[in-house]
Amino acid sequence: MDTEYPKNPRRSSGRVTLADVATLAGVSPITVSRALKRPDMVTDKLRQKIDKAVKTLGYIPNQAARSLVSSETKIISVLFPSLSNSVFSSLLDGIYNTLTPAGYKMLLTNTHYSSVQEEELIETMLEQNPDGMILTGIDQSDSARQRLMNIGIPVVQVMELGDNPIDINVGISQFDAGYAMTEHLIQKGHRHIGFIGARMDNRTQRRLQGYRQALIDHSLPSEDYISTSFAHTSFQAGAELMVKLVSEHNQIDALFCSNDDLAAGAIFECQRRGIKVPQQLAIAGFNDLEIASAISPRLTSVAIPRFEMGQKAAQCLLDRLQDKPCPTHIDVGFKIVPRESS
Amino acid sequence: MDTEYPKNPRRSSGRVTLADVATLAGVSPITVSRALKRPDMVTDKLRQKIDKAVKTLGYIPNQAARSLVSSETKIISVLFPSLSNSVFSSLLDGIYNTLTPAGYKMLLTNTHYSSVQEEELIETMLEQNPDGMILTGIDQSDSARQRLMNIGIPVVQVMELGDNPIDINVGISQFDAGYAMTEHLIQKGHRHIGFIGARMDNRTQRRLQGYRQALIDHSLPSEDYISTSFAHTSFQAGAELMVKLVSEHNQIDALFCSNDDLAAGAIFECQRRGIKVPQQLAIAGFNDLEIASAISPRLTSVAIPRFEMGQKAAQCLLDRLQDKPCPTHIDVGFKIVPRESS
DNA sequence: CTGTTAGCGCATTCAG
DNA sequence: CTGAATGCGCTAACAG
Repeated sequence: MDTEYPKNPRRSSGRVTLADVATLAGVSPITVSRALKRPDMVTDKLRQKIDKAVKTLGYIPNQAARSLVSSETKIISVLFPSLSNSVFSSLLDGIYNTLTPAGYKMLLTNTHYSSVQEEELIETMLEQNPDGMILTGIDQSDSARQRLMNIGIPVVQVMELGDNPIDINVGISQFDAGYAMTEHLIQKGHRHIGFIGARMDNRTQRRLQGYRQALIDHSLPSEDYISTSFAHTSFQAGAELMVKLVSEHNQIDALFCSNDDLAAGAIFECQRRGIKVPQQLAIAGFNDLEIASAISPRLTSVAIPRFEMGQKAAQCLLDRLQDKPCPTHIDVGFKIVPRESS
Repeated sequence: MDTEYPKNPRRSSGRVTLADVATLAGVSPITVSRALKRPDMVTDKLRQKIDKAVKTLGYIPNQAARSLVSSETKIISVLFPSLSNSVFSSLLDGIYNTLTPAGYKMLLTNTHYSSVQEEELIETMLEQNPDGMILTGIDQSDSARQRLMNIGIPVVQVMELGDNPIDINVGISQFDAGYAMTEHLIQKGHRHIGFIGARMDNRTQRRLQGYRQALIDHSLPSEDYISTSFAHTSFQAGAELMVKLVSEHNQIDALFCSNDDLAAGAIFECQRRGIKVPQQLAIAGFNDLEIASAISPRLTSVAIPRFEMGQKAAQCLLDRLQDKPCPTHIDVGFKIVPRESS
């Protein structure tokens, strides 16, 4: 009785395969494949037998094998600088809700605002053979840009518009938005307008540049009232930066905060210190998060259609994947929302 | 001149493969494979040639092919009920930051608080052959539970502890936490304690049950001062529910909100209406988000180690994948954080 | 409508 | 230390 049956030549994963289903249903594997993918290509009778076999065995298709054949993965990889910033939550929601009905899955990664980490993550992601990629901002490293352009999958850069997109670009001009909010404060009659910012990533920097330019264009002092920190954004940071700036320059009558968290933190601190907003100090934020319309006093902010931006980014990717026409440059716009705080 | 060379028999993806690298480097594919995975198994000289060829060609390993062979994907799928709720952002951060250094990627999905959607998503995710799975809460459908137990991959249920876990369970008792906060308010001398809740998902329901039980145990009215809504949680909802409840029962002297967003919304509205917190109305939240310690007055809340919970969930998964010992039941605990609002 | 053949890209045998 | 053969699970192409 020699071992004619191989010892264990099969490195099988132990999972139920198409072949197992085929055996049980008494058909060939390809028929099972067809019954699952294009049911109308198979007789009712066979299809029922197959469906039954699938259920009995608890068969689950193996996407890796499919991808290997089709070189399609139905995976989109999404690279965000932070997973806990609510600005990105809405974006993510828009992306997810668009991708999922189309049968795509989302591989999400966190670059921690580092273009070095981003570059590494792009490499790792490419090993997954994603059908497309969504990146945040326009400041990827040169080699990452190059890499992506060579690969040939659709890529969306989202949040901010630039002159030299990798492929598709969906966002707004952060500079213009910073400029517009500053002008709003000027029009409200303020002449000593401060700026506080945390994290100071590239987008925040460009908001700051917009602020500076607006002040210059209106012949107002543009460098005196700026207080920034590389610490991460928080209510706490908003409170601290506000206190610092106002105590150093008590003539400041308005404060442009680089986002709503800082602004809300500043307002909370003003309440504690009895500083009247906006009578003694006008305060404006950025992003128009839900808190802006809820806080008391309600916060003037820059509204950006974050959810829609996510949807559009994802939709462009999908269009491109189906060879549908799709613009490569979408300005989703922003809006100054004046409220009680300014 | 007959077409001896096949028309296009090769369905190649066009991507650079291991074989291409091998040809250029003048070695066999397996040597390239080894040079990449276990560099020490290959001569320096060959390795250098190979590395060079990899760079020249821009070779990217194909994870689908690897997975097919190894039946390992290095993918963990994570199912959350919401992507925009900041409670889950911290969880996600903890999970991501633990998985990534270990070489795992994260496939993230949104169940929208629906166990039907969750069940479908679990099926879809299983097609990806994830090495492990992280689910939110303990209320999966029976068939989903069954499915997961049969598959045999490690599964973590996170956020809340239950009696009958699928596999690993990391969280707290929502009931106990609701009970504890209610007792805190009682100890502060309040006798007419209201409860407002939105979304009313299972975890919120169990907090409410804790609230009820605490009132019963202290012989206080437990059904009169409850106002809930199935709308999603928001500052706005907090304001509305508070107004409704207080106007219907003006004897209410304390309000337990099912989360911090509702509580903050209630506080903002109190500020608008000149209701003094906590003198006229004490307010407590749940989750201890950053806003709790920032808002004025600072908000009493229930602190849960969300980030650590994510880390632990992910770590258990990793341990299990490496056959390391790992507890299957981890109570991460909660803490009442008394602040100015109560 | 169904089956046969072959190959996607890689890594695990087992030899040399 | 390196290579040849083989198969992971599935589906496109081409019969029948």
